[in-house]
Amino acid sequence: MIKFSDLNLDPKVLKAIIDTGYETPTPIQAGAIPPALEGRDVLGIAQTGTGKTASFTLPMITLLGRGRARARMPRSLVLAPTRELAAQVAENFDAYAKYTKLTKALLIGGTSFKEQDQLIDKGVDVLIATPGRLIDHFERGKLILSDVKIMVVDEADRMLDMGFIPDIERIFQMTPFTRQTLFFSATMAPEIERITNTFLSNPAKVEVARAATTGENIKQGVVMFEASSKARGEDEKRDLLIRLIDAEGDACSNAIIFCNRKSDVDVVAKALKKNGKNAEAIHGDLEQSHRTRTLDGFRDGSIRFLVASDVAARGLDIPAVTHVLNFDVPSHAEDYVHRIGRTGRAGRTGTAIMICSTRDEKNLADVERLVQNPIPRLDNPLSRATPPTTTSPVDDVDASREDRPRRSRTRGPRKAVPDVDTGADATAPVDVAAPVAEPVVAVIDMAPVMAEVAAPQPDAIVPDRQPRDAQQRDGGSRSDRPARGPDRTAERSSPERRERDTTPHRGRDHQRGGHDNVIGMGADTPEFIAKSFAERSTS
DNA sequence: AAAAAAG
Repeated sequence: MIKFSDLNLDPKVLKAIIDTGYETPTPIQAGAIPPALEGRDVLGIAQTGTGKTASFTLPMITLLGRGRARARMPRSLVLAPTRELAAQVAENFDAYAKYTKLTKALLIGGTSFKEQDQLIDKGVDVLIATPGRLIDHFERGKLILSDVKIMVVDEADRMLDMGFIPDIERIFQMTPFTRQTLFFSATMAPEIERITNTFLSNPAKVEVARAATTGENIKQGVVMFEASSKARGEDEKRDLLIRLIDAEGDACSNAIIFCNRKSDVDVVAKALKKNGKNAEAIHGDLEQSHRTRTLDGFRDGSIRFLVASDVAARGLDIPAVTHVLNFDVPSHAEDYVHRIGRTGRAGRTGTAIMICSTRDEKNLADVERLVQNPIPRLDNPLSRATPPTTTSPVDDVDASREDRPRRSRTRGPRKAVPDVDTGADATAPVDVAAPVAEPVVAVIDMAPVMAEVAAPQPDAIVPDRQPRDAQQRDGGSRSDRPARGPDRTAERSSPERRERDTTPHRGRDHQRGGHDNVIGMGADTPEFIAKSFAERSTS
């Protein structure tokens, strides 16, 4: 078993790692750290919960160890899609760099420029930023990126979703092409592939299979919801949510409730509070200080219910929550996986319950296609307790429909789903890992959506297609030069290097299916991964 | 149709 001490990390970094209690690197760390320390570009295909952050912070600190910061010229740069994620990286950096003299600045929106400017002026080794604020600083001429040696792009697929890719390209172009790039994405969408082909040079590719795709340890269920009338719909849906939470009882010790719209986040949080529940809202329209406070409160347990937009769907290192409640079906199917991935982490059990209203049915079908499993239908506690009123002719149609099992209409030929409407235990979510007799849907090309769903052979290490020494012989590539060699700059400016940077079809092995390393976490996920960073540090 | 991020 490989240990951190085998990885050639700076002794000061090792000491900090020991303080956190870690001994063995996670698969993404074991795969990414050695090539990163060699100075190679790294393409990491992994989602959060796999130890991804440390897989770039640890080598970064080690590589930066010797130099020193110069005013306005940071030597490394980490880009994250959301402010919270950037703050989380900064927290990690502080923990692992505590025995070094390295300095950092966190450049995120929603906070004052003044403090950030002062840090930049003084000179920092590491810049951790969201794209917007970084570009803002750059345009004010306060920031020079020509000395960046290492650039990290975290959660690139999320950046893509959020329309940040042009910004990322701009930032790439603001930094020297001689930089070392560590690039992380959960999936390899074509656009991501294009970026990596353009801005990465002969990267070491490290892929980690999804920890829990929609894990067997997550019990899932969906409640079909049809309003008795348009006017009542909103209220009824919130009532339904409260009923579902109450039905879970004490087992639901903390939960994240996801809504698609920020306005719903606010309204739902208010409704839960009114119902006497300890709930707070978090979404992008709230003031940053408020967001931070709320998240901290949820982490330390002083807030029990976090009502959230997708700002909290991915990446956030939140201690395993017992429940995820989807107030809406996410409109991007892959967000479902991210959302429910906030629970049931690393072998713990979790429960994910979703409400699907009539207009969300198409989204539900998309989600089921993506996870390649039907989500068991749960009884709607409201429709059983309160027989639908039939006042107007319009409502009458809806109401009668509400009474009969919706799945016969919505799910067509898919009859193999466990029937949860009949048993006494009907409200208990059913483990979707239970064998299903009939396939849900015909095979549909899921390639662009989620590479790792189809990741081959979890838990297997697939050998490099290209022998390592062959890669290293690849003329003029960075891999054969010492990580901090004296002639590094000259070598990097070679025409060959430049050519590689711009040749579009370089690197066939970038293509999906041609992964260098595919490492599964699967059931072997170490328990500490389920813990938040703070939890780990204190244990 | 909405969320995130720069105001």
